[in-house]
Amino acid sequence: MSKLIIPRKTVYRLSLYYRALQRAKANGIDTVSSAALATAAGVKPTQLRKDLTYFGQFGTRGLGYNVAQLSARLTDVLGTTRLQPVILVGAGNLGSALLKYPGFAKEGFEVAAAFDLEPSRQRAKELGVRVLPMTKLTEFLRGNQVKMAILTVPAHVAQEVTNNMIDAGIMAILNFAPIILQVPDHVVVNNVDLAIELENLSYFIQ
Amino acid sequence: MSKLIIPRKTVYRLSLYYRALQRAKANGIDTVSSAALATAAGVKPTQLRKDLTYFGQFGTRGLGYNVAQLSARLTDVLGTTRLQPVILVGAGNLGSALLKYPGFAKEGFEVAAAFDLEPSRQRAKELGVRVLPMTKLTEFLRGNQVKMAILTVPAHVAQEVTNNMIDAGIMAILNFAPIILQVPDHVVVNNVDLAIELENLSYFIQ
DNA sequence: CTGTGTGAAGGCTTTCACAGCC
DNA sequence: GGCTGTGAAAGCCTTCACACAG
Repeated sequence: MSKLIIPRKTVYRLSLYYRALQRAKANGIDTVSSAALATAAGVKPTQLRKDLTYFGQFGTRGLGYNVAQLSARLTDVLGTTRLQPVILVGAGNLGSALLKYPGFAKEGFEVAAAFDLEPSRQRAKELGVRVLPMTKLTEFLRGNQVKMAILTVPAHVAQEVTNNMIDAGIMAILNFAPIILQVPDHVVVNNVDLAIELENLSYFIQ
Repeated sequence: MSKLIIPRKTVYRLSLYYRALQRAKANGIDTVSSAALATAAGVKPTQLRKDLTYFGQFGTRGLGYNVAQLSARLTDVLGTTRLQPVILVGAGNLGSALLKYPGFAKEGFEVAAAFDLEPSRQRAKELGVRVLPMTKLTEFLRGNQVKMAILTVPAHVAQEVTNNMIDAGIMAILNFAPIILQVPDHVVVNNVDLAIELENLSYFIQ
């Protein structure tokens, strides 16, 4: 694997390109130009080309990119070649909705288990995932090789739950709690903050 | 209102600062240093100070910032002084969860109505919002002054629904569909793509 | 002639270093 | 002494311009 440093923003866009390629594939297209792919991903053609050069050359001049080949290389770079197990912590409204959301499985993520303060059999059946009590979190993480967590607990317990998860070996957190988590350097956090996104939009329509 | 151009990223961070200030206020703190506020918002102190200089001076040297005063100025800049009505389109799993999510109302956004292909009375009661059929979308937008929309429909209809909303006057869209929407310049889109966030995390733990 | 690959230029953001004020 | 405000420097990312391959 190439040890080249790929800029954060480029990595993010690689996922967009991958998505667009999947759609192209579904439509029976097997060659795309940087212009077409860039439009589908919402970026400029030069940027797409520059992004791709970070890890090699794939295009055929005068023609474009081979869809299958480029997607394969992208999954490889992104580390999504294999199924990645994930846990979800906090099965409230948002957490439950995410468990039912088909997008995760579709993109290669399997929710190994969900955790909640008050797990119920019925809930578990409804959601199609085992829902364990919060007290089993550490034990579960130690017993299974899960590195990623989706955090959908209330803000006031988010940091505490995070500390526990990190102690038990979690490396990456997708955080929906509206708070900035303090974590050590080896742990990655991506924040999704719905209220902030709305607030941000409201600024631009003033 | 100052017509200064504030960088996109700064605007985004202003929301983070605002959040942190609210927490400080709740804890009875009325003066914070840039260092403390920056930590709470997950940024560096110099960046916070630089961000604030885009629209004035607020701090007292040797002391810090007045919490109440700074929050007031931030709501003003962000345009969240008044309640901002929003519609939600697509009341599936994710859409329903968002309607029940207390974070929106808390931050000053009111969901004026939700739209779905198959609205039901019971659903509406459950969600505490009126759920109208998709066919009423245009009519509703024309009759009410709503500029912002949360889009939680399946990807394959997202662009079409978007076109309709824009025709009817929508100016800003918070898009959860995993697709890049093509919109005219005067319309702002913020994308929230859960699968991509996970994919992104998985890259960093390779 | 079409469309990729890429050094160089340009633009935007962050960080530094320190002057200024309480 | 402590902490803000800010020009200047550094770093990062995007865009341009054009060489080059099919």
